[in-house]
Amino acid sequence: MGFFFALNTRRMNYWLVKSEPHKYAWDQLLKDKSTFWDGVRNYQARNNLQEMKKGDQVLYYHSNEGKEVVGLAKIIKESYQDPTTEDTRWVVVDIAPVKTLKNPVSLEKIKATPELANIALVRQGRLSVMPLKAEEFDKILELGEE
DNA sequence: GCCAACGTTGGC
DNA sequence: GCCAACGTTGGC
Repeated sequence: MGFFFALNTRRMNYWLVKSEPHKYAWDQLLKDKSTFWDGVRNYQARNNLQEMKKGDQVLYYHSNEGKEVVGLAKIIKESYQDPTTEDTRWVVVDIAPVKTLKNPVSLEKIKATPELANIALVRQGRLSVMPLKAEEFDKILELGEE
Protein backbone atom coordinates (compact mmCIF):
# COMPACT_ATOMS: atom_id res chain seq x y z
CA MET A 1 0.00 0.00 0.00
CA GLY A 2 2.80 2.38 0.90
CA PHE A 3 4.26 1.71 -2.52
CA PHE A 4 1.12 2.90 -4.29
CA PHE A 5 0.85 5.90 -2.05
CA ALA A 6 4.40 6.85 -3.00
CA LEU A 7 3.53 6.56 -6.70
CA ASN A 8 0.49 8.76 -6.30
CA THR A 9 2.49 11.31 -4.38
CA ARG A 10 4.97 11.40 -7.21
CA ARG A 11 2.20 12.20 -9.69
CA MET A 12 1.44 15.43 -7.96
CA ASN A 13 2.14 18.41 -10.17
CA TYR A 14 3.96 21.57 -9.26
CA TRP A 15 3.24 25.05 -10.55
CA LEU A 16 4.22 28.65 -10.30
CA VAL A 17 1.71 31.46 -10.70
CA LYS A 18 2.31 35.18 -10.93
CA SER A 19 0.32 37.99 -9.47
CA GLU A 20 0.97 41.67 -9.35
CA PRO A 21 0.87 42.48 -5.63
CA HIS A 22 -1.13 45.66 -6.10
CA LYS A 23 -3.77 43.62 -7.93
CA TYR A 24 -3.90 40.60 -5.63
CA ALA A 25 -1.10 40.16 -3.12
CA TRP A 26 -0.13 37.11 -1.09
CA ASP A 27 -1.29 38.87 2.10
CA GLN A 28 -4.73 39.21 0.56
CA LEU A 29 -4.84 35.47 -0.07
CA LEU A 30 -3.89 34.85 3.57
CA LYS A 31 -6.78 37.08 4.64
CA ASP A 32 -9.27 35.57 2.20
CA LYS A 33 -8.19 31.96 3.04
CA SER A 34 -8.91 31.04 -0.59
CA THR A 35 -9.66 32.65 -3.94
CA PHE A 36 -10.46 31.79 -7.52
CA TRP A 37 -7.55 32.47 -9.83
CA ASP A 38 -9.05 34.64 -12.54
CA GLY A 39 -7.79 36.93 -15.23
CA VAL A 40 -5.89 34.43 -17.35
CA ARG A 41 -6.39 35.37 -21.01
CA ASN A 42 -3.58 33.45 -22.60
CA TYR A 43 -4.04 29.98 -24.05
CA GLN A 44 -0.81 28.51 -22.76
CA ALA A 45 -1.53 29.73 -19.23
CA ARG A 46 -5.15 28.53 -19.58
CA ASN A 47 -3.99 25.08 -20.65
CA ASN A 48 -1.80 24.92 -17.57
CA LEU A 49 -4.75 25.88 -15.35
CA GLN A 50 -6.76 23.03 -16.89
CA GLU A 51 -3.99 20.57 -16.06
CA MET A 52 -4.07 21.45 -12.36
CA LYS A 53 -5.37 18.78 -10.02
CA LYS A 54 -6.75 19.14 -6.52
CA GLY A 55 -3.85 19.03 -4.07
CA ASP A 56 -1.23 20.25 -6.55
CA GLN A 57 1.24 22.64 -5.01
CA VAL A 58 1.66 26.16 -6.32
CA LEU A 59 4.40 28.68 -5.70
CA TYR A 60 3.14 32.24 -5.55
CA TYR A 61 5.25 34.87 -7.28
CA HIS A 62 4.89 38.64 -7.07
CA SER A 63 5.60 40.25 -10.45
CA ASN A 64 6.53 43.89 -11.08
CA GLU A 65 6.82 44.77 -7.41
CA GLY A 66 8.90 42.46 -5.27
CA LYS A 67 9.77 40.08 -8.09
CA GLU A 68 10.02 37.18 -5.68
CA VAL A 69 8.36 33.92 -4.73
CA VAL A 70 6.58 34.72 -1.49
CA GLY A 71 4.43 31.74 -0.59
CA LEU A 72 3.21 28.21 -1.11
CA ALA A 73 -0.40 27.52 -2.02
CA LYS A 74 -2.40 24.50 -3.13
CA ILE A 75 -5.20 23.75 -5.54
CA ILE A 76 -8.48 23.19 -3.74
CA LYS A 77 -10.77 23.11 -6.78
CA GLU A 78 -9.98 22.12 -10.35
CA SER A 79 -10.69 24.32 -13.36
CA TYR A 80 -14.17 25.65 -14.08
CA GLN A 81 -15.69 28.47 -16.14
CA ASP A 82 -14.26 31.88 -15.26
CA PRO A 83 -17.13 33.60 -13.40
CA THR A 84 -15.86 37.04 -14.42
CA THR A 85 -16.59 36.50 -18.13
CA GLU A 86 -19.21 34.94 -20.39
CA ASP A 87 -16.45 33.80 -22.70
CA THR A 88 -16.32 30.02 -22.38
CA ARG A 89 -12.69 29.86 -23.43
CA TRP A 90 -11.45 30.96 -20.00
CA VAL A 91 -11.31 29.07 -16.73
CA VAL A 92 -10.27 29.58 -13.11
CA VAL A 93 -9.09 27.29 -10.31
CA ASP A 94 -9.49 27.75 -6.57
CA ILE A 95 -6.34 28.04 -4.48
CA ALA A 96 -5.67 28.32 -0.77
CA PRO A 97 -2.51 29.40 1.05
CA VAL A 98 -0.33 26.72 2.67
CA LYS A 99 2.51 28.76 4.11
CA THR A 100 4.48 31.94 3.76
CA LEU A 101 8.13 31.47 2.84
CA LYS A 102 10.52 32.42 5.62
CA ASN A 103 12.66 34.17 3.05
CA PRO A 104 11.12 35.24 -0.26
CA VAL A 105 13.09 33.87 -3.22
CA SER A 106 13.94 36.70 -5.58
CA LEU A 107 14.06 36.47 -9.35
CA GLU A 108 17.70 37.48 -9.06
CA LYS A 109 18.38 34.50 -6.79
CA ILE A 110 16.52 32.17 -9.12
CA LYS A 111 18.55 33.38 -12.11
CA ALA A 112 21.74 32.90 -10.13
CA THR A 113 20.83 29.32 -9.20
CA PRO A 114 22.06 26.89 -11.89
CA GLU A 115 19.27 24.33 -11.29
CA LEU A 116 16.67 27.04 -11.88
CA ALA A 117 18.22 28.95 -14.76
CA ASN A 118 15.96 27.25 -17.32
CA ILE A 119 12.54 27.54 -15.72
CA ALA A 120 9.81 29.33 -17.64
CA LEU A 121 9.87 32.20 -15.17
CA VAL A 122 13.28 33.08 -16.58
CA ARG A 123 12.98 31.82 -20.17
CA GLN A 124 9.45 32.94 -20.94
CA GLY A 125 8.95 36.12 -18.99
CA ARG A 126 5.34 36.78 -19.94
CA LEU A 127 3.82 33.43 -19.04
CA SER A 128 1.73 33.80 -15.88
CA VAL A 129 0.97 30.14 -15.07
CA MET A 130 3.74 27.61 -15.56
CA PRO A 131 4.64 24.05 -14.60
CA LEU A 132 7.70 23.27 -12.50
CA LYS A 133 9.62 20.02 -12.23
CA ALA A 134 9.60 18.46 -8.77
CA GLU A 135 13.33 19.22 -8.41
CA GLU A 136 12.80 22.87 -9.35
CA PHE A 137 9.88 23.20 -6.98
CA ASP A 138 11.88 21.61 -4.16
CA LYS A 139 14.85 23.86 -4.84
CA ILE A 140 12.82 27.06 -4.63
CA LEU A 141 11.16 25.91 -1.41
CA GLU A 142 14.56 25.02 0.00
CA LEU A 143 15.89 28.51 -0.84
CA GLY A 144 12.79 30.00 0.77
CA GLU A 145 13.36 28.18 4.04
CA GLU A 146 17.06 28.99 4.39
C1' DG B 1 8.69 55.13 -18.47
C1' DC B 2 11.04 52.42 -21.82
C1' DC B 3 11.34 48.54 -24.49
C1' DA B 4 11.97 43.46 -25.57
C1' DA B 5 9.37 39.49 -26.10
C1' DC B 6 5.61 37.50 -27.76
C1' DG B 7 0.60 36.66 -28.46
C1' DT B 8 -3.38 38.23 -31.25
C1' DT B 9 -5.75 40.42 -35.02
C1' DG B 10 -6.86 41.46 -39.54
C1' DG B 11 -5.72 42.67 -44.42
C1' DC B 12 -4.30 40.56 -48.40
C1' DG C 1 -1.89 31.02 -44.46
C1' DC C 2 1.44 34.78 -44.21
C1' DC C 3 2.93 38.68 -41.91
C1' DA C 4 2.65 43.59 -40.43
C1' DA C 5 0.54 46.16 -36.95
C1' DC C 6 -0.85 46.38 -32.58
C1' DG C 7 -1.53 45.30 -27.58
C1' DT C 8 0.12 43.42 -23.23
C1' DT C 9 3.34 41.76 -19.83
C1' DG C 10 6.93 42.45 -16.97
C1' DG C 11 11.98 43.32 -16.15
C1' DC C 12 14.96 47.02 -15.94
